[in-house]
Amino acid sequence: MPYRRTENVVRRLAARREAIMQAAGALAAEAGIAAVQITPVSRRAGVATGTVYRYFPSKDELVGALVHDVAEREIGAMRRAADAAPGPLSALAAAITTYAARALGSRKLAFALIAEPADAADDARLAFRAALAAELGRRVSAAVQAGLLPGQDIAVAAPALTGALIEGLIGPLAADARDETGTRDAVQALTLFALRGLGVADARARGLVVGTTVPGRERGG
Amino acid sequence: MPYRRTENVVRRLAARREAIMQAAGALAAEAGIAAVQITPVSRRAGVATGTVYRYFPSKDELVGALVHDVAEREIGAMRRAADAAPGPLSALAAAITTYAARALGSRKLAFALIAEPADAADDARLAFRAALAAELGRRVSAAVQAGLLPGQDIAVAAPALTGALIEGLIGPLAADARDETGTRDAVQALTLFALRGLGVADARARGLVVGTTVPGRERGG
DNA sequence: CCAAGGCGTGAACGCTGGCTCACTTCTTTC
DNA sequence: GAAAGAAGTGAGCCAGCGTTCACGCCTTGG
Repeated sequence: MPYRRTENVVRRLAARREAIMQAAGALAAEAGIAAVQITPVSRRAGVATGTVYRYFPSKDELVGALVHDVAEREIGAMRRAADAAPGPLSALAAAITTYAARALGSRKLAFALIAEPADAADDARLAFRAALAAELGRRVSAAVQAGLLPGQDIAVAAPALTGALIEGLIGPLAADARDETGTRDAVQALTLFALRGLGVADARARGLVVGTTVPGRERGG
Repeated sequence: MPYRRTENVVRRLAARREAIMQAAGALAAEAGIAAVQITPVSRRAGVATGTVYRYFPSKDELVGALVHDVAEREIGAMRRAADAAPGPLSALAAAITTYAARALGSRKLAFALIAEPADAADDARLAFRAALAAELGRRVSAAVQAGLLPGQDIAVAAPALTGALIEGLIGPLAADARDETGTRDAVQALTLFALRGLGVADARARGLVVGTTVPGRERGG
């Protein structure tokens, strides 16, 4: 029975697989997920396009493996930092700062995968988000200047607020299919989160967070 | 000089343009931006594909116009609600609740445009986000159960927190190219925002928010 | 050194989807 | 009703990109 993979070959195969994933990661870091295309990846990894398919059954699986790796590494770092903290609250703080520090430090490496790519195609969506952030930022600024909120970096607060609103209610993570009261509760919870984040200590007591009625659509569809 | 557009024709043209944009919006609402393709849009609008190009020079412009419309409408609603409020803080609260209520009420209509589509292709990214949210949610739960945070709906808080972290630092809205101290400040500001949002009244006093050193990369690229 | 068979290759295939254009149809003006 | 030209049409073109496959090379076991 001729040919059985020797230890050396196994290593070489693993190295190639690794090279392919590295190439994919580099491309993602430089130009977003959309830039992870088989031909560029293979060229960058120094192999032929067909070779990629010896290691990954499809492009989706390649990307999946890449994201999985990165996620494991990043979340692992958060977890380690949190577990080393003395209590639940500082664990939370440690997780957050770890995330934040790593996001900024290796932004292009790891986090291109969760952030929107700078794709020309969806400039439009970014414009919407930006407009939202701008509007909210103006309001926050006004409240700060009126002395109703603590001073803060609007360039951080406005996007963070926008992100919380998007992800908290309409993003893919948000649980949908809530009933009527569930909806009201969610809106309240999110509003509370947002206002507290901005520095309102007692939004409820001040009557800022109240029940909301979901308005009907203004335009058909 | 034969043929000059009569008033009636102008109206018909405007109506067609509107029909095309409505069709595009409906498709976006039902299946995400990726589903806004010329052929389906034209079919839905009851015109030929070529006709679409009589009204919009390219698909990107069509999508752009659509998003612009929606953004104007939604942000307009926020602004009106805010302007009707008695003070800056309740203006802010009004803007947020208006956003939230509309997002939930007409989610499929308007906000499919800023949320990620349920595209099968980028399942991977969602997985990352979901893992992040799960990890953070666990930590928040632990802190709540330890009595260190006020009770809250984790299903809202975790995604909101995740969104704030993503958009606040690595999203396309976040100002990049910060210097070293700017980075530290941003991390601090975001951590403060996040912890306050979760209900920590005095994160700074408790020593939870401290200076951070951005760690080096753990893996090349 | 030979047989066996995995591994590497890259040109080519096929599908998808944006866009065009030669042609028809409709509208206005005279 | 005829000329002029705008508006509508949709089959087809073209580019990008994921995927395949027939072939040659290399490694292994005998």
